Amino acid sequence: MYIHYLFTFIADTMSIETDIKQKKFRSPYQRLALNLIYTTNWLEYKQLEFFKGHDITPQQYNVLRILRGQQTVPIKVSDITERMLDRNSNTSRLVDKLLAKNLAKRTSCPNDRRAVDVVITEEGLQLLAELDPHVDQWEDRFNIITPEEADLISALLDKVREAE
Amino acid sequence: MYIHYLFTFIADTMSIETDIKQKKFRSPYQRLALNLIYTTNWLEYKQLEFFKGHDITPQQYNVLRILRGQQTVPIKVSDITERMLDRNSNTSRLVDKLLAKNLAKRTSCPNDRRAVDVVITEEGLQLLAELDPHVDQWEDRFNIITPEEADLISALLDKVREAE
DNA sequence: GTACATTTAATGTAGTAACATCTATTAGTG
DNA sequence: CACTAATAGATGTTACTACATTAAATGTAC
Repeated sequence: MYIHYLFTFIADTMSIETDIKQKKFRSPYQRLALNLIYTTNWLEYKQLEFFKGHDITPQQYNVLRILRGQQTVPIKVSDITERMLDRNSNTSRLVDKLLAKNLAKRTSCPNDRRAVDVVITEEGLQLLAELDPHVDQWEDRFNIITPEEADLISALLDKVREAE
Repeated sequence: MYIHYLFTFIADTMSIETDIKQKKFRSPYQRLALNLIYTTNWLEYKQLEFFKGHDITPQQYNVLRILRGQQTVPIKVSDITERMLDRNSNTSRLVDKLLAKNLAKRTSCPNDRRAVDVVITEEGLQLLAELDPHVDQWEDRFNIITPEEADLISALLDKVREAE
């Protein structure tokens, strides 16, 4: 629970208005909705280009990160889905892709024979280690704004999702 | 060019941390990057569900809105692409879909015979008019935050994209 | 004006997403 | 326990995305 006092300089060039050539928005909320979609598409496109050079897709990377977060503890396919940024992906087939590249391995779960346990391999860990510095740099592209501003946006986005 | 003083209450439940079950982030920028992608996926999923009931996709709707914005002035396919939220879509085939539904019409451009002019039809305008109140309501789901907060996020997102 | 490069939109293709269905296993109920 | 419902994950199908290629028209350099 925090209180934020912000003093922020905002440039009025290259705004969402000029980017999508829409002069006027019905409300700040409309502008925000379109800006969120536009900015995230922009972000995901850059992400796609970045990962393409490493023979991996953003979703596959997302799964690998989840697996690494588990350390050596196996995780069920359905639990991977729950933690993904894009939960509409078919996790089953995503794991297939990682298996084919020897980045993950799959064992049947002893407690529940319907479930399948997934663990990251040494090779998967190596790939992530290799990517880490570049991903950090990629994420820190946002440092044009202050850490406090970044946290404020995060908190407001949380609030928006929570409202449902 | 504006100065913002903000006083904001932030709830600490149902944050991105609990949503994707990641306890800790490397930096506020990492949290923001993941939160943007997660929130926009959430938003787009809801959008998809909404439009599904009206036999139209979010991208098709986006094109229709651009066409309406032109009033009766025709617009080239390439100019539609420039104004789209997701510029990776194949605008040519999107316009095909609108044509098939009689929501838009296509005429060859007199100045440049390579180009194709697109205009919205009466039927397209009617569909948009029908959707307008629902879309407004959909966008205003964000009114859990203040208009000033919405504008602040928009401005910060603009700043982030501008930095490149 | 001819030759070559560029632009505009359409189309071909591979991979993926969205959604439904299927099989195997477990949970719940009488 | 038998029976039905629910769950986990795999798989089939359709549509769409991302990307490359093509075809036609225009621009540009000589």
